[in-house]
Amino acid sequence: MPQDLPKAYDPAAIEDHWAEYWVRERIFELAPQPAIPPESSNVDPSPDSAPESPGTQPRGDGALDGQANSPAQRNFTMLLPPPNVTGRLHMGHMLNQTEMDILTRWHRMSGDRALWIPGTDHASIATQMMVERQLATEGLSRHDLGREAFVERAWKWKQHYGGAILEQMKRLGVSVDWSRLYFTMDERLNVAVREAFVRLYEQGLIYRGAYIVNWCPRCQTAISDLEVVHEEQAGKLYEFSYPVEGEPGSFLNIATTRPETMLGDVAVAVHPDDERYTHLHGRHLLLPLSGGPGDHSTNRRIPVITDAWVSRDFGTGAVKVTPAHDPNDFALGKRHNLPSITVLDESAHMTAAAGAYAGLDRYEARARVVADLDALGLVVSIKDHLNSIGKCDRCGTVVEPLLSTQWFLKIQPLADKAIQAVEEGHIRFTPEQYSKTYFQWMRNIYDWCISRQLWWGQRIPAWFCDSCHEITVSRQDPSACSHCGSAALTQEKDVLDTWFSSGLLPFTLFGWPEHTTAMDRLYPTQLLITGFDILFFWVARMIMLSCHFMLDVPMPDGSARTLADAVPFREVYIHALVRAANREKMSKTKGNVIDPIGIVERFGTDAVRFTLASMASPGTDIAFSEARTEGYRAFANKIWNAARFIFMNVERAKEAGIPVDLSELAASSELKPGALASSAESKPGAPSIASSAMSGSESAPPPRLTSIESRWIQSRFNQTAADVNQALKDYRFDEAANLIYQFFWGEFCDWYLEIVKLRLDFTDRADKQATAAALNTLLEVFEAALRLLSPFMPFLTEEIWHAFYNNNPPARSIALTRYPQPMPELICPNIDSEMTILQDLITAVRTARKEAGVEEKAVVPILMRAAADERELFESNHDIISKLARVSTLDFPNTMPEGARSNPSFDVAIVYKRTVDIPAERDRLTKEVARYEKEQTNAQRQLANESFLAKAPAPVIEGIRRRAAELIVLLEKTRSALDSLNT
RNA sequence: GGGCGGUUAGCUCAGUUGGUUAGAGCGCCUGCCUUACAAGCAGGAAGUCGGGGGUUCGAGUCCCUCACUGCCCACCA
Repeated sequence: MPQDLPKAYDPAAIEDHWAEYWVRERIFELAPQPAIPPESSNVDPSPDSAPESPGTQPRGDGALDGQANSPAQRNFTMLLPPPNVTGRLHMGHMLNQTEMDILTRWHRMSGDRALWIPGTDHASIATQMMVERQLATEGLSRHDLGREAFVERAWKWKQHYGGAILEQMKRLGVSVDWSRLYFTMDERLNVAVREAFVRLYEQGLIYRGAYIVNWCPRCQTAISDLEVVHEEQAGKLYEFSYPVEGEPGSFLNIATTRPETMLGDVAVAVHPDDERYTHLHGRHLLLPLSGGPGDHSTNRRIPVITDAWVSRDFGTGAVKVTPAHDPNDFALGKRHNLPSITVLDESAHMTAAAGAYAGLDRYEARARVVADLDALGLVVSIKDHLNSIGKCDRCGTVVEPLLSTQWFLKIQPLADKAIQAVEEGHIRFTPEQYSKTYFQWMRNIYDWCISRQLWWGQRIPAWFCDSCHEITVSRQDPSACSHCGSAALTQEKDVLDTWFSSGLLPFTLFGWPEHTTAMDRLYPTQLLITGFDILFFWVARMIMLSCHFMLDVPMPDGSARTLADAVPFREVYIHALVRAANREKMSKTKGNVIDPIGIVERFGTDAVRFTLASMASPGTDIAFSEARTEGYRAFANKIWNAARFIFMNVERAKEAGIPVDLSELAASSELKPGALASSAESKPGAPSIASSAMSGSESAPPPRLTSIESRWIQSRFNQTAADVNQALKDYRFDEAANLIYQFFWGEFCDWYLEIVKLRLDFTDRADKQATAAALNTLLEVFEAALRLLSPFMPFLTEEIWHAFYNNNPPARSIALTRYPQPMPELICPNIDSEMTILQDLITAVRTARKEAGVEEKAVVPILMRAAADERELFESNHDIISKLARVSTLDFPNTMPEGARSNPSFDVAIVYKRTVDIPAERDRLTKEVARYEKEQTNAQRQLANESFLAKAPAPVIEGIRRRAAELIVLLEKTRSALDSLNT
């Protein structure tokens, strides 16, 4: 082991190397393998029980590394939510990827066939924007290039910039299988997308029609409901008078927030029971300005209609009807067979139908309309009004509801299955509350507008016939109209919504529409981890589309697939939002975006990963804190230095002729897929490593694990391993991280290492076997702890682990070793509580020393009183007490001196000329008495309560009884200590 | 307008099915450069668990209510 590690951990010095190594050595690639026997029938729907897999299938080739394939192995397959090619890594990605990476590494190390598939999304609208922006710098628009050249340009853009985020991911050390990298516009995926479209069309689930859609005047395309972001905005509510036909001087007042659309009015609606307007039923109004501002005689006649949808309380109770520019009005128009007049065009300028206003921008037109109506005396009022305004998710332009012919996916049949899949528990959400959000959305779903008027994307495979005007939808480009046979065909110009293709990924990635062995092996995936922001965009759509299509794909054994196996994944874990330190949402406009790579460069990837993991408690947003990250960088440094300490002692051992053989230890960490429980790790009392390598003592019994600290650290390690495994099963990244942190720092370093220094005696007069035994346990626990930590801090642990094995490790990566599995027989509560008593004593002495003003380095005698068992414990561990509390002698006199500190297990006093601060000490004791008294009162009240005694469980009562007894003693001792101060 | 969260130490957050004395990190105070680590070690102070009511032998935890706060969904012109 190298001794020349730098004193302080420098992540920058090692991370690039390992990041590059993992990719170059293809550490995380899942080997392709032949078809395996059907395993779906016994697949556990949750990955929970995976690490307990009792499989016994040994590997045939004897090699340690590389991911083996064994029928006994469980799958752990996960898709990376494909980032947009336009994307740059942000903290949300990093959280998402950290969580996925921890779980993937954990599953891989637990013997599962772990596969995490990376890819990028073509992001049609976002990418097109980027390319258009680039063109703009050259003074060009996409129309200057034409469609074909533009698409070519977009591909070039993608080649050049689209990989940026992948490089950033590599820097983070994510353990994806890079050999399976995909792009959502890969040819094989394009084929699948087209197949899916055609099938849906043939099934009557895709239709084309003229409806009100959300139109972005800047992007010049329709967008789906989800792509519209609503914002509260201060606006105006205008009230105008429309003259009643044939009744000069008679008006009907209407209210609107969008005056410019009045030019497209085709009716005014009132509630049928609204008595204010009964006299106008069946009458007509003359739409002002419709004949031009100066010519009232040609104003359009529009009817007054009645409809129960109209709210009597809002505005005037009369609503103008503009079917071409409002979804409600559109519905109203349909019900009443009204025409629609489009007065706004695709760039939000007034059309010729707007007469004198043609060509004006929508807001100019609004101002003009209001002014002109005012001039006519038809403006009744203009009031402030808060209204919700829809903006384009991509570019922020105010969306225009526009009547437009688009392609839609009839969603209800798909939603029904998607609801059923979750209701029946085939898919489980964590945190559970998200299933409610999911249901609410699914149950109120609208048809999905899937066409986009863009050039970059998957073009809709539909052709219009110039002769018969019918539509031909086809898997292959048709040469003739399927209705009339004409060859005069024009392909639909629109492309598909990006989410259409990504919604198909869970099965298209495995080769659909072919029925492949990959599909048999890997579908469905086990888990999806994502933020709630794409719950509807992506998660819901994957569920709908996968259930729809996969139901038709037979199971590997040829039987029919049920919904339970048609789902795209079995579990969904929704993670939190990473916010800025002040809890604000990170946004470019606020300028508070934290660049993960910048933070990573400052603190190291591992520290940032650990920060995110430790703060990732389900359902709570993360306020990213640099202070926390600093703390975890310190943690990394702590481990680094623990390694230095250990390596140093291994060197000493060698010099002292105590050879260290790591081969057995290496064997115990071997990853045997599917054979986790059959452990080669050391048994109690028989450390597994180096025992056969004791110098010249081949017949000697192996050194035994008798020291309290060895047994304790083994106990604590195994308890920690058990808890960490459980926490990861529950997606409690925070708990898992905190458990490891507490173990490594609070127990292994703070206590165990300090104690073990006593045992690492390499002098000539030392008991070499004892030293070797201590060293063995030290190495064993440390090596196992590295593996435990490895999914959280892959870089640091990889570096130390290789150094541990002198760069000749038993596997190519620590990620290919076995995750520590708890050995219950090593968890020993008795040792734990003995150690706790020792720790309490040491702390009590330290505190007493501090209060008495004992110099840091001084060694003092202590006097104690304790029951026989404890006395034995203290005496037999005198060396530990001496070292850690700087104690010389330990005596048990008949009477204890004043100023002793009391504990249920012992009284202890230091022998030292007190320079104690009497008032402070009095203060402390007074508080202590008060605390004990309060506790005693509570305990006595409970013990006097018959109802409590009757109903509370026995252990609780017993605990309180015991405590009450302790309190009596403690109170007496503390009071007398206080008295002695007062005299 | 519906729906879902949050409120615990100065700050950021844990606290599992109600159960004995509510925890951690950072910050703060005190003392230490103790040969792995000053990115460290040791000791310490600090919380009426948002307010009120209820259920219970027992409530940070369950119920009701109020206050503040965040988010999602929604076609009220």
